[in-house]
Amino acid sequence: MNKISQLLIEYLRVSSISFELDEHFLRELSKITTFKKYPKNTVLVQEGEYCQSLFIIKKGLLRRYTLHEGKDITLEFALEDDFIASIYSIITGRKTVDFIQTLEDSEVLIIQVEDMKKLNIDSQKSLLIGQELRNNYFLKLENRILSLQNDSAKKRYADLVANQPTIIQRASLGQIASYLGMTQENLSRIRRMVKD
Amino acid sequence: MNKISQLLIEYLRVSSISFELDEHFLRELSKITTFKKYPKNTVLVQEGEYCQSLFIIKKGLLRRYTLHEGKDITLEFALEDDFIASIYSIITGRKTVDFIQTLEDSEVLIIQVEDMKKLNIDSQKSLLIGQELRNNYFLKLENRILSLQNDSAKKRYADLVANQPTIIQRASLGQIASYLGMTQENLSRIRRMVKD
DNA sequence: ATTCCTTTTTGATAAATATCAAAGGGTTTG
DNA sequence: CAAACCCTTTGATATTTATCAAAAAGGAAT
Repeated sequence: MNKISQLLIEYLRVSSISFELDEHFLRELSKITTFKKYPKNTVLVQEGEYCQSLFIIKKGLLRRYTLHEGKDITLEFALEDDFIASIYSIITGRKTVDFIQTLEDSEVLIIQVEDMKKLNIDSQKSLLIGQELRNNYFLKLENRILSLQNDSAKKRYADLVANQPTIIQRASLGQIASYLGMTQENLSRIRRMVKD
Repeated sequence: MNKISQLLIEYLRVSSISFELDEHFLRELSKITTFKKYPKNTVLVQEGEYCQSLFIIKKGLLRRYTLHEGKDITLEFALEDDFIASIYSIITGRKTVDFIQTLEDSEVLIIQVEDMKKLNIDSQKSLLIGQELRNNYFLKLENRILSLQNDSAKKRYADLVANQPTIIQRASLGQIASYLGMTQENLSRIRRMVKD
C-alpha cells in the first residue's frame, strides 16, 4: 500500500463519508490521485479555467472565492480533511467562475474527476460516493442560506466562531467578512464588542 | 401507457433533466407514482414528520418553509414542472424541520423515494437521475447564497422579478419577503419605488 | 351593502450596516 | 533603523433596513 492510498484511507476515515471502501477500489483511486504541497497564497484554480479537480486537504487551509461586481467574495473555506472544488465547473463542464487559493502552506490530494471514469471500478460504488458527497454539501449550503437569510451580522459571526473557530485565527478579516456577507469594518467592530 | 406515465414523460421533457428514459423504466416508475390534487393552502408536509416524498408539480404553486425562531421563513417556491421535497429528511432519514404547503389549487405527482429501491430497474440509471437532480439543485443554492451574501434588498427583489416573475403575483408579500431575507414592510416600500 | 378578517401600505423612529477617510500596528525589506 | 507595505481599527457620517403602530385596501361571508 502506497502513501497515497494511506492518505486516502485516512481521509475517508476522518471525513463524514460512511463508506467502507475495499482495497481494490482504493488502489484504483490512488492511481489517479496526486499529492502536492503548495506554499501560502498559491492560486490553484483561476476563473476561466476548465477545472475538474477535487482537492482533499491534508494540511493547511484553502479558500474558494469569486469576483462579484469587482469585489473579492469568499464562498467557502476548507480545512484539513475537507475537500474543495469548483463544483460549478465539474457539474456543468463550463469554465469556472471561481478561484481557489491556499491561505497557508498546504498539502492536498488532487483527483481529476474526469479520470474516475477510466478506472476499473464498480461504477455504482463511485456513484454512491458522489451521492454522499453531494448530500453533505447540500446540508452545508442549506444552513448557510438560512443564516444569511435571517440572522444578524452579529449572529452570523457568533455561529462561525462556534462552528469553525480556527478559521477566525487563520483567515484574514476581509476574507471572513465577505464570507459572512458584511464589510470588514463592520466585522472589526462586532469582534470588538464580543470580546468585551 | 397510462396517465401517470404520460405526466412523468411530460415532466422529464420540460424539466432540466437531460435523460432519455426507456419505456420500461417509466412503467416501473409510474407504479410508485401517484397523482393528487390539493386545494389552496393545504399543508402536505409538516415539521416532525419523516418525509421521503418527492412532489412534482404539474399545476399550481407550492412553498417550503420553516419556523426559524418562531418566524415563518420561506425557503423555496416551486412552480409547474419543478419538484419540491424536504430534501433534508430524504438525505438524513431524520424528521423534517420544514413544512410544504400549496399556495394555489395544485396538482402533483408524488414519488416516495424509499419505494424506488423496490423497483425492478437499473439502479445505475436511478443513481444518475438522482445525481442530476442534485446537480441542478446545487446550482440554484449557490446562486441564492451569492445573492443573499452580497446584494442589497432592492437587487434581490429585482432579480426575483427577472427570474421568477410569476411568483411576485402568486405568492403573498410576506412569503416573498421572508424568502428574500427582508421584512414585508421593506419589500412593500421597495416595490413601490421600483414601480415609479 | 355591511361586517369581519387578512394583507398591504404608510408613517415615525430606531437600529444595523455601509461608506469614506484617516490613523494605528505589524512585518518585511532595503 | 527607516521606508514601504499590508491589514486592522477607529471615527464621522450616510444609507439601508427593522421595528412598532396605525391606517388603508382587499376579499370572503352574511
